[in-house]
Amino acid sequence: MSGGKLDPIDRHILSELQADGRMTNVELARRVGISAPPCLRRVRTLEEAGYIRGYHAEVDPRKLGFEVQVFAMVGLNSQAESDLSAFEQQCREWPLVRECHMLNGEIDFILKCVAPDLSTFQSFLTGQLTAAPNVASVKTSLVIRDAKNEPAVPFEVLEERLSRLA
Amino acid sequence: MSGGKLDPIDRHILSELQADGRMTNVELARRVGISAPPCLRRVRTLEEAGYIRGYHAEVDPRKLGFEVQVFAMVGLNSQAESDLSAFEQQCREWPLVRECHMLNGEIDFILKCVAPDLSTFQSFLTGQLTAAPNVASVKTSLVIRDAKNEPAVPFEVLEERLSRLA
DNA sequence: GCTGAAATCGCCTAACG
DNA sequence: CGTTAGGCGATTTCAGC
Repeated sequence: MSGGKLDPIDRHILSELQADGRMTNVELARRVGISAPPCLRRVRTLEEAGYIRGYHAEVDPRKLGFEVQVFAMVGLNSQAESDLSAFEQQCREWPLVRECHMLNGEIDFILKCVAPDLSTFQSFLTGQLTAAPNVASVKTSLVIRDAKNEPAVPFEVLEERLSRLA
Repeated sequence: MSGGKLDPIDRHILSELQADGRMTNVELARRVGISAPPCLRRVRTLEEAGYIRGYHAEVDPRKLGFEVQVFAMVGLNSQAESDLSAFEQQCREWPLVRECHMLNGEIDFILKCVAPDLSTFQSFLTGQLTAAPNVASVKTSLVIRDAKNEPAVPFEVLEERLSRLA
């Protein structure tokens, strides 16, 4: 692996695969302007270097009966590293918790949760989350609707920034 | 399209493709226990029915220079539908805003943002977000670390729930 | 070193039972 | 849903820049 630097073709590949992860290699090669074999080699290199963490189908949670989405702001009693880690580990084991981010400021963690319905979430909230060791406070907010939901990396920003340095 | 109900094989397909969106159809067919052609037909049906919204490579933002991740809690002055829509539209146009969710309670929106560095985010915050029409208050929290980041649907919960109803 | 061309292998994807 | 079968893509090999 070279010094970890990407050329414009590599960034183009990442951008295309982020938008359509099932694109065939020949189509990808055509779009980025090289032939298939070197394109495939670049993709493998990007995967091995960790630029690409994986490929996933985007599944609609509502269609599968997960009607409820909730953000939970969690404060802990102790912020000792071992206590933070313990809480994080607990979150990884809770299937209703899909994201757990440690924050600065007064809130210690923000959790994105899903559930089939409100009562399922409520019973998780009172029986598991609030009752967990070291949890001092939990504030929850129901998601009314998603105006934007694109976790993807904004390559437009990256390219603009690079062109400014050139 | 039939009544929109999924059988266990369909759910298995969704679960596998969510975990590995680039799996070949023959491998997928092998895993769910049917032959390739009907498997492909099911996948196409699931795509057309909206169960699968798309396929995406998961790209590491940090490796691409997006070192900063921030949650912003936004309150608006007016909650009239036209004003909510206008703000949502603005968020869709801001590339640094990757998610925008409308919430109940005192906070109106939560935004997940990324940026190459703090100063880029600060200038977005003061120059764009806080300055946008109808924005009354913005509270931000930096993400220190991600303990869990799996937007995926928890099929384990779904299966357990279905088996309980059976 | 890299890319591209050719060839092989395996998969995709119709058509049919 | 499975089987068959033809065409296309994936992937290795090898030559050229």
